[in-house]
Amino acid sequence: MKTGGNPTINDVARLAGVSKKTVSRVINRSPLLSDETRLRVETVIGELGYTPNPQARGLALRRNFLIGLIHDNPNSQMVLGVQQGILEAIRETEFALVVRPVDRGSPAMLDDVRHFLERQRLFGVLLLPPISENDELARLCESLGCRYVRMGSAKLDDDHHSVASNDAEAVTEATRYLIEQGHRRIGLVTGPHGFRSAMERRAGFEEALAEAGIKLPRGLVANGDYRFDSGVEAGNRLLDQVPMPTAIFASNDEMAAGVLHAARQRNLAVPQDLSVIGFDDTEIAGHVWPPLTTVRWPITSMARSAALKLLAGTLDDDNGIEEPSLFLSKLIRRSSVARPQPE
Amino acid sequence: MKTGGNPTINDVARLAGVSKKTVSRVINRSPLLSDETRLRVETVIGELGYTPNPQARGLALRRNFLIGLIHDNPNSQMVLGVQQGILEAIRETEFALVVRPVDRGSPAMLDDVRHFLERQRLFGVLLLPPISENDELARLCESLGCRYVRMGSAKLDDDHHSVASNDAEAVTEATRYLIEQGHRRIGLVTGPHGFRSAMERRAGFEEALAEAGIKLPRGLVANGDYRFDSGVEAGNRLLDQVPMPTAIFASNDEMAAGVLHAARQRNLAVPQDLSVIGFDDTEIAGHVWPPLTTVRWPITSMARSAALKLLAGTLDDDNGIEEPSLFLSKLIRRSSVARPQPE
DNA sequence: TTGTAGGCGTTATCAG
DNA sequence: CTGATAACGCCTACAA
Repeated sequence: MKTGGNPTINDVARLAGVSKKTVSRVINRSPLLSDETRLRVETVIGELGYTPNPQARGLALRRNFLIGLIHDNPNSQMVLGVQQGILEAIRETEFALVVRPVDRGSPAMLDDVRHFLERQRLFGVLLLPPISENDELARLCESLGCRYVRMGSAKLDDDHHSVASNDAEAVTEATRYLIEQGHRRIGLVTGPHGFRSAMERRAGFEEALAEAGIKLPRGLVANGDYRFDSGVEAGNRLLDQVPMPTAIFASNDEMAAGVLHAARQRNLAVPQDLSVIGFDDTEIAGHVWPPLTTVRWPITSMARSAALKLLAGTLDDDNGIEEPSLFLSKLIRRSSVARPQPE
Repeated sequence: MKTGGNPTINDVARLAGVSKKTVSRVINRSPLLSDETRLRVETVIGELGYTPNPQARGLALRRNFLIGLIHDNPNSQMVLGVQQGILEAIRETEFALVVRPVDRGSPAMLDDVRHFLERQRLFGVLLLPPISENDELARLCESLGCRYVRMGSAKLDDDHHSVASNDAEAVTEATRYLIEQGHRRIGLVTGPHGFRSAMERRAGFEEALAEAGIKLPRGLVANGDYRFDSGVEAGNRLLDQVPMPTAIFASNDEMAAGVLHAARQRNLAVPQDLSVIGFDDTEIAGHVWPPLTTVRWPITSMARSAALKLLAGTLDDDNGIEEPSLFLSKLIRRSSVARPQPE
């Protein structure tokens, strides 16, 4: 073993008294090898602490063992949950995860991604919402020969390229719950214009109202942008209505927290005076007062599946093709919902 | 240009009518090149959309262009802030960031990291607190020939290998603020045992009390573990004391939110009945009620510096060596602190 | 079952 | 200033 550098396949071959190719066969678990040789080589590998060089391996195989996560930081917990899911999928493999936040707003976004993809030659990328909703981005990946899987609030692509949650249905369920509790004047805080998730959640909300034959007056819809401040603002607009809504569904937890804030500022008690439901079940949901009833979607499992899907066909024990494409969310009932006060 | 693959240096060389080496010189900005040749080659590069293959490059240079982030998810916002800082540092370089969460509790942690490092042959790694406080981990990196920079709440290593905030001083300042407001019975919610940051913050707290000649009774110290629930619990223990503390410093925001929760459950108004200060200035600080006075440390800048330090000597315009090693935190005053009620 | 020759795309050496 | 030639560490084809 040379000092200063890691041992190479040559070192192993020499010490084991075999050719490089034989060592290569051992590494790649080739079936045509005598047990004796294999054992001998494996022993040397163990003694040397040899690990194949991924760069050389990648070069020879004309492949890359990096998978990318492209996101536009929708919210840090979500990003980290996704990272965790991906890492569960690639654990024990030779793949590594490289992260790449981008700026959705920037006109240079596509060029940035192109640059990144061309430079790093990733095996493939995972696209997080909301940037995953960008069809141009997906086409760009495709044209660059980079595999991709998109995560989303609804099916964004064919099953090989997407993994989705059922936001609309989940919100319908959440809203039904409000209705069952006796609420009739229910406000909606939407997500930002143009976001698929925002559309889905709104559609789910309206669906439940329609089922129950409840009309949704204009004044009970307030636009938000998924950020806390917009939740406060939307909450204020909604609570200014006369009569006031008895319940509000906010399209994510941060905005729901903002609604709580607005209610608090008016000395409205939640849930006595106002019921609130959020979406995402991020950490904040459990930490605000009162703990927020919300919709949880299985972000980590989704990400794991997305990663396995991306890797389909490349892993030893391969279930990638079988990975589900739809994941169900569920309502988490905490303390921010109650029956409305009798009028 | 061959179809199906990216153009290579050979394609460029052939089309430009020069040798591979010359192209290589252009790529690497060698000074000894005629402007004419350079221009011709650059034109072809542009036409072809050629980008050097990082794997081949890494192989030839016996280097790797990946830097790793090893963390034990202390809190998702912090991790994302760090990722952002690192990315600012490596933007426009050929480096990429690979993330690697580890499990601090697991006995296999060091082996996992060793495995990861041996396998990926990273250029270097950034170590986040609290895992960065583990000296064995640093030694492991060193022994594997992997550069590292540790981030921490206090200087953890020499200036080439560490970047720190001044937690102790920042907490002293925060506590002084409480004292200036007239508080004398101030409770402390500590961080988990054995964490450097927890020690620093506690020390800073005690320092301010000592300065003011205030004694800290046993009953006014409650142990937490940086998680929300432990904050609720610690808050309850503290608020059970007679006389009750008029202010509480919690060693991070999550626990401070927990204290708010506990106060809320007892119908104590913050800040009228109880003042609260947190630490970190994570998102939650601004989203709870009332908005939390807290200590903000410049996590993103720290991470950027840490990354530049790691890269010191490898970048074109190199300021890595000059990167600061100490970063100052500051008190963010919001609404969770007021003067105590007259008795 | 194993080895040899050659190539993956890049850079270093050293001669022109 | 430029270009052969030989690495870098691994893999595929083809032989043996």
